[in-house]
Amino acid sequence: MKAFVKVMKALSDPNRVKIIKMLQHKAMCVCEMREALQVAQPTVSKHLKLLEDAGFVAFRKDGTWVNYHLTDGGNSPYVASLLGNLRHWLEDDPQIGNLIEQLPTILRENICKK
Amino acid sequence: MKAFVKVMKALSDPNRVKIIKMLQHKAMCVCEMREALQVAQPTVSKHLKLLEDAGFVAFRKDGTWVNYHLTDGGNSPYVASLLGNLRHWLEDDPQIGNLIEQLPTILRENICKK
DNA sequence: TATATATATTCAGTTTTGGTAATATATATC
DNA sequence: GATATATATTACCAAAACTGAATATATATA
Repeated sequence: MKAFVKVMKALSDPNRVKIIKMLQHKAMCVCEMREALQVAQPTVSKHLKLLEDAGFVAFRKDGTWVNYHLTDGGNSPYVASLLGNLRHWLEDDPQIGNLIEQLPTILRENICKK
Repeated sequence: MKAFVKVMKALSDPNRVKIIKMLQHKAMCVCEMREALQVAQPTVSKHLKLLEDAGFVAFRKDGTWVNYHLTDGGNSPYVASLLGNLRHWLEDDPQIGNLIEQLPTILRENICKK
């Protein structure tokens, strides 16, 4: 029950849903997500920690960058099912549409390290 | 997006999940749920309103009683999918198990109208 | 070693949520 | 109409959640 509620809570915030939808297209670092979502960096880190605890995302470090990616949901049937559904769910949502559209223009080279 | 988040929020509370799992077995009135969950009556009413807004439950009035039942999720693909999954999800959860076990002993005749 | 950058953590402020007591509403019955 | 009962609504409180500023940590590089 606790695990189930944790998974549902993870999907109860628009920014976290947006993160998942973005990661369907490519792995991203924190600063790229920060730029895409237009929120402060700690806000992104916090959401990512929550998504990680629930089992939705994992990361690989690459120097100072931390690249987050979706998991396969292997550790939770709830996550596995929802990640599957989320491949088609919200595909025609306007907010998500705009977000995904601008994704190719958001590159860490242009955002950070200035 | 708003609708999706509303559905996820509806499942983000243990008592609301318990209500759905109970309603899988039989339609119930508010006082029966109140007894099963051991919370105050307004708390149950509030949870039910939230579940109704999200599309999980509906009700039929029968005198002073209001009998709540699960919907078929016809108004929301998210609800339909989750209600389907919830038929098997949490079936072996201890809390849910205890709750369902005691369900046959909870009858409105014995609880209210005293 | 010193500096710069990407990310995580801590802290504080505001909003939302889950809970109950008190009250209002609706229906049945006398 | 008066009374009783089931439910909904309102008002309020404590706990949790979302946010960003400030700070700490980690890694790369000069």
